Amino acid sequence: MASSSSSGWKNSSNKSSSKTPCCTKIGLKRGPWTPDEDQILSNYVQKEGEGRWRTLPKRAGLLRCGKSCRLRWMNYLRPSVKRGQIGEDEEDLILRLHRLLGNRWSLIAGRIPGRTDNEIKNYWNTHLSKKLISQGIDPRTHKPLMNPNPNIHSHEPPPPLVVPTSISNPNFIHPSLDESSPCISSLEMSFNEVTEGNDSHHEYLKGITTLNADQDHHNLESSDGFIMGFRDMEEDLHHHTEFNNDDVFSSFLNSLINEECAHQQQQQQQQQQQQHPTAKNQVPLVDYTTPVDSSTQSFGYS
DNA sequence: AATGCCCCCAACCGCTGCGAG
DNA sequence: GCTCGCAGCGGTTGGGGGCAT
Repeated sequence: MASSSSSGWKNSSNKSSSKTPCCTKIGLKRGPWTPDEDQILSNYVQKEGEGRWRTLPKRAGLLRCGKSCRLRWMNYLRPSVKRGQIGEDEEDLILRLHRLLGNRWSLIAGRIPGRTDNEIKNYWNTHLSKKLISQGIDPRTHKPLMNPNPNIHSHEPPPPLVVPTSISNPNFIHPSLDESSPCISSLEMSFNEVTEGNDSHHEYLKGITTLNADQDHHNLESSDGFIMGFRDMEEDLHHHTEFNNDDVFSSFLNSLINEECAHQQQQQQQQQQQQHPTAKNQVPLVDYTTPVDSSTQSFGYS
């Protein structure tokens, strides 16, 4: 780990003179943390607890700004922080959560024990987004990348794009596109379950189906209309429900993740059987350009 | 061995949301 | 209702290490 001090880090007397970084105060240290600083911070937080970051450096005797201390503790020193490689299961979870939540790293991190938002954000930017792109998937939308062919208005179907499903299922991204999709009903069911007895859920479902009305707008211009829908839902939940809101949203999210996971597995099995009725234990492939029968395909690709 | 390039990730910055006064 | 201060979040940066030439 790079915790040694380095004279080369961003200079506090730097670039934008009009902007005022939080630690411009003379004498405050910036850049990589030293083992000594780590020790001081760690000891102090374990003794006094987290919080009051602004005044913590002074109380602890550190020449750092509060933000820097908080970040160091949260991303590195906290005992619960898990070090090491992100596993396949974690990677899969990140992908699914990102598809549901977008770049809400702290929310995603909150559902992956021991991982920090910074770590997940970095992992996404350096590994997963590239992985998706290499598979012809837009990491922002989780949909197949736009056909670079300038003949965009052609009614010809795009060339076949075959991607292993082990990484993710981009078909899921916009259940809002098809009101008849089982995905909408699973959303509805899931949400009914977690908000039973509360009228507010109708608002969210209305929100989801409203997205259908201008699906093209959301697909092309906003490109994360579905995610925005979720954001609205979450915000509304937090504003209106009489329950423990975090628990409600957490349950809702769990149900979505589980639904998707189950659908993915079911879909893979069906496709395996259709394409290779006798083959077993092969990596399933999905042809995104093939029209999907809604009776057998849960997440219709548009 | 020396040099250049690329990638990773720790740490920074600016912005936003929220609570207190 | 307004202002202020703080905590937290997401986007961005750039040092350093690894790899290729």
